[in-house]
Amino acid sequence: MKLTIPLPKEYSFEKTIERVKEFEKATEHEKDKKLWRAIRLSSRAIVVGVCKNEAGELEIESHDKLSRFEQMELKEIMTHRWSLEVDLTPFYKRMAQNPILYSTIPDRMGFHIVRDPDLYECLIRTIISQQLNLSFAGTLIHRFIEQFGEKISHLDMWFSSFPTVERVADLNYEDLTTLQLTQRKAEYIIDLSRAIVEGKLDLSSLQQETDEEIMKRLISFRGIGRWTVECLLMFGYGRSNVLPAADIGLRNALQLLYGSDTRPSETEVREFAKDWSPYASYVTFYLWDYLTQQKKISKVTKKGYNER
DNA sequence: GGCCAGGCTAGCA
DNA sequence: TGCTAGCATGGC
Repeated sequence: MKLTIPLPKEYSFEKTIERVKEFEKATEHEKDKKLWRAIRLSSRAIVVGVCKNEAGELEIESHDKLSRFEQMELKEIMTHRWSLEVDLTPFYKRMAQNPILYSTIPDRMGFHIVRDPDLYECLIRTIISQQLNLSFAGTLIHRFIEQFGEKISHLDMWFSSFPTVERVADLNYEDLTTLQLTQRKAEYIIDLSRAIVEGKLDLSSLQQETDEEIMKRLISFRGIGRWTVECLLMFGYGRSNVLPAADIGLRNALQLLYGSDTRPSETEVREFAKDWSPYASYVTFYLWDYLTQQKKISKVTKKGYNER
């Protein structure tokens, strides 16, 4: 069955899915001009495909019939995932005042942040990604989902939903270290899942808190540092003014963009970012994307040079 | 072969 | 309170 949601103005679906196709190869599969993945509703996991239809709306197709309640829930999850409530116009106006930053915008007009469908998934993905290059992190996430997720068949393909917190809470550390997660990350992931199951940690109850309060509450758990909360704020809670000032990718991007000899420190990043508020999440996201694109270009250039 | 990844913790001064 | 070695492995 199909649902549709209108896209906001300044929304480029094409540019927005590019990044998903690149970084979420493990969970997203393209078929019949739609991007498919498993999504967990409160009642069950389903397989969902999305595309932009001829009317310019987001079209969502589910592998199975959905109840009225499930339809509402799915629309809410998709609105959040694809940042459909975000109007980028004021962000672009602000960026126009900074020519260097603005140089990254024209190639990314309408490019929106793609968030995780749920907070637990976001937390675990972020912990797995700590201190790893994104490509290896993607491999580990893929193994984790394949191993412990629920399998659903659709369009002659198998999809795995993100593992439930109950399932993960029941695992042994060894179940994760065999996937090549480190002993410590295995402990973080399983201990946090147990804390959630036992009611010691309730991610959704923090929804109405301020960024600072969420930071204070979550950072007290083992395995969750500043960076992890910042990612959770951006990709889980959907906060628009997050600055992961110590993030290596953001610092590399600023170094490259400003043509600096050295990588800016966390303090210097805060100096760069003093006029980014209240759009720091978007500036960060655009700079991350700028960095990946530039890396790709330099790789192609090097390859061409070597082949000559 | 060595250094670096969209970090975090424990242990030490 | 602030600093840093160690974690672990793929990619370049």
